[in-house]
Amino acid sequence: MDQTYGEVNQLGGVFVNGRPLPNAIRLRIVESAQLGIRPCDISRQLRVSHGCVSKILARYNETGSILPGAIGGSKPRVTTPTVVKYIREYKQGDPGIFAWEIRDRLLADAVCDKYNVPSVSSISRILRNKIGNLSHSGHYEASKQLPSQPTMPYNPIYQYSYPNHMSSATGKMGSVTGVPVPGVTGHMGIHRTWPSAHSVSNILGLRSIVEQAAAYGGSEVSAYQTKMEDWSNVNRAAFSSAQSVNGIEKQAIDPDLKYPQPPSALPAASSFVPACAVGPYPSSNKVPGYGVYSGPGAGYVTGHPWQSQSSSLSHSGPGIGMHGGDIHAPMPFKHLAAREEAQQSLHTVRRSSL
DNA sequence: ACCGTTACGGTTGAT
DNA sequence: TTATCAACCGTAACG
Repeated sequence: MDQTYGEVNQLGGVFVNGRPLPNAIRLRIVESAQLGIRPCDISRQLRVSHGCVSKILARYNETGSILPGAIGGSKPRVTTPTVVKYIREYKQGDPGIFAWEIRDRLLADAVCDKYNVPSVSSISRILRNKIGNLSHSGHYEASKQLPSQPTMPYNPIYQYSYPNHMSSATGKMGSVTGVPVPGVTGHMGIHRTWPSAHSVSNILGLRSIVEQAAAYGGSEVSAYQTKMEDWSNVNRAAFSSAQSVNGIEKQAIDPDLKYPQPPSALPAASSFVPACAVGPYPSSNKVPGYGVYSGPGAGYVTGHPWQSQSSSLSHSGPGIGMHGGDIHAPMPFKHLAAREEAQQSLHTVRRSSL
């Protein structure tokens, strides 16, 4: 809980240990780089460590996304219900089958690929623990899983392919699944929407992207399921918009909840956000602590730049252009901030100008 | 002076 | 419900 306020780094910038920088800042980092500003200058201007600037730019160059990776959660298990189901079938069909043979069959039948096929020991364990005794319980319904292509590329960066549950909600990976390229593809999904070159303009023009995303709504999105982080909603919202998908449905909404203080703001936002912004979900459960950046408004920001920045990004409106300077100006608005955030998020999306 | 890399302490979220 | 674990985070420091 306390985290709310964050810490100050050597450059005087505010950050929350363990949490991603707000998208607004991430965006500015990328924008600045595109404008030809050197990383070291960006670092100073935005008061973000150069290591972080370096990382964000590197990621952007590589993936075209400014978004942080998916935090938390568990890696999808290789022994998904579908896999177990197949193993069970193989075993039933040939009680004397060896684990290594099962492994080969899983590969041969494309139930798994070389990246996610269970180890022989895992198969043995499954046989022993799950299949040995249960003649066949249906408790696993593989159903949800992808039938043929369970493969799930676990995309390190933006999404996890969840074995089943999330999927249910969306087709999510399903489609993606096929993807041979594990890491990238998945997340790239959306990003792909971005201009290949990753030009800033696009970035700036986020809205386009966003909109697209939105447009794609679920479809494309499926691929892009990022998990967003809370505050993310703010900016991310924009990006992710589409995303709500991810399962995120958790309610997207709530995210905003995060704003401890200005509950008021929420409504609007939330309502709005719903689908999109929210996508990310998140916090829902833990709302409590929430404060972190998320809402910049949240307090965390208090005094901090985030909002200002974000706002700038998000909506040029305020007059806050994006000037490094502003950024750090201490702006005390809490509520406002919060509220703004909310709005911003929205605006972010729409903001047309830079 | 710049920047890529990484140890560290931290948060998150699925299991 | 709580604990565990593995993912990611940004900073700070090293080279």
